[in-house]
Amino acid sequence: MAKQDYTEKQIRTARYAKALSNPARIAIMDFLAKQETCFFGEIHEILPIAKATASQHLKELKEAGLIQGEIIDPKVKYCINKENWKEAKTLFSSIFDNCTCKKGGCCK
Amino acid sequence: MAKQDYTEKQIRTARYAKALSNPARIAIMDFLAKQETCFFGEIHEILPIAKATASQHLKELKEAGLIQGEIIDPKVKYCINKENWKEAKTLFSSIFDNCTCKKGGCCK
DNA sequence: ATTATTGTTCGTACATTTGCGAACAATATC
DNA sequence: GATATTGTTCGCAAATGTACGAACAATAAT
Repeated sequence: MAKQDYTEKQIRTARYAKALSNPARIAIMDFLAKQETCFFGEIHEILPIAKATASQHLKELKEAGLIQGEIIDPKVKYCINKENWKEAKTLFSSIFDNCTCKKGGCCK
Repeated sequence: MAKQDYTEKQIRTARYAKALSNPARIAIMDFLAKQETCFFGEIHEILPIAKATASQHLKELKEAGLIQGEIIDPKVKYCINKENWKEAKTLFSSIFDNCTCKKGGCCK
């Protein structure tokens, strides 16, 4: 069998996984998912890192499409990008549910 | 509010996400989840990378606890670590389901 | 014993990630 | 205009990640 390229789905799944591959970013998504206030200041407050670093993590989540930012007053409000969040959920579900692990193949 | 440390749950979720943050590793899990043959050779065959690299990715998945290896003949058989795979699934479900996105908070 | 098969490990090279403080920009307030 | 508040961006350092070929180990077959 010839070497195959990765599918779009695999690439997108890996991309979302990468966005979530850091405790700070998981904490941010946790926080946003709970719908508490979501200004940068509040997010920064719950993270044990400098604001420069927090801003960087938010930027990565934004670039991955998981969140979006909006300027209000002098503050910045972040929120989950529902559409992509849903896609990520679906992609992960899909990979997890693929595991049949029954017919005595590889899995015991 | 004082800076809080990450929770164990957040750290474990990020750890699993990290293990899945590469297309090659997603492709491997996809392959294993489908219960096809799972000897190193077959896995390597579907990946567009050198065997040294494939071996490395398998090592990372193993260290993350998502798969386990077993030597058979001169071959090596890999399979999903069902217990941890399930934990990963639960952790991801948990973070995704946390999103209420309803009460007109951050999310629109 | 030599040879082939199957994977792992080693050494190397390069790119990316993570984190910080400091500097900066933009708006609001005095 | 000066000052404060809120975040972002810059520049740097250290650590990780990704990929490869070559060398290696272990077993099987000749």
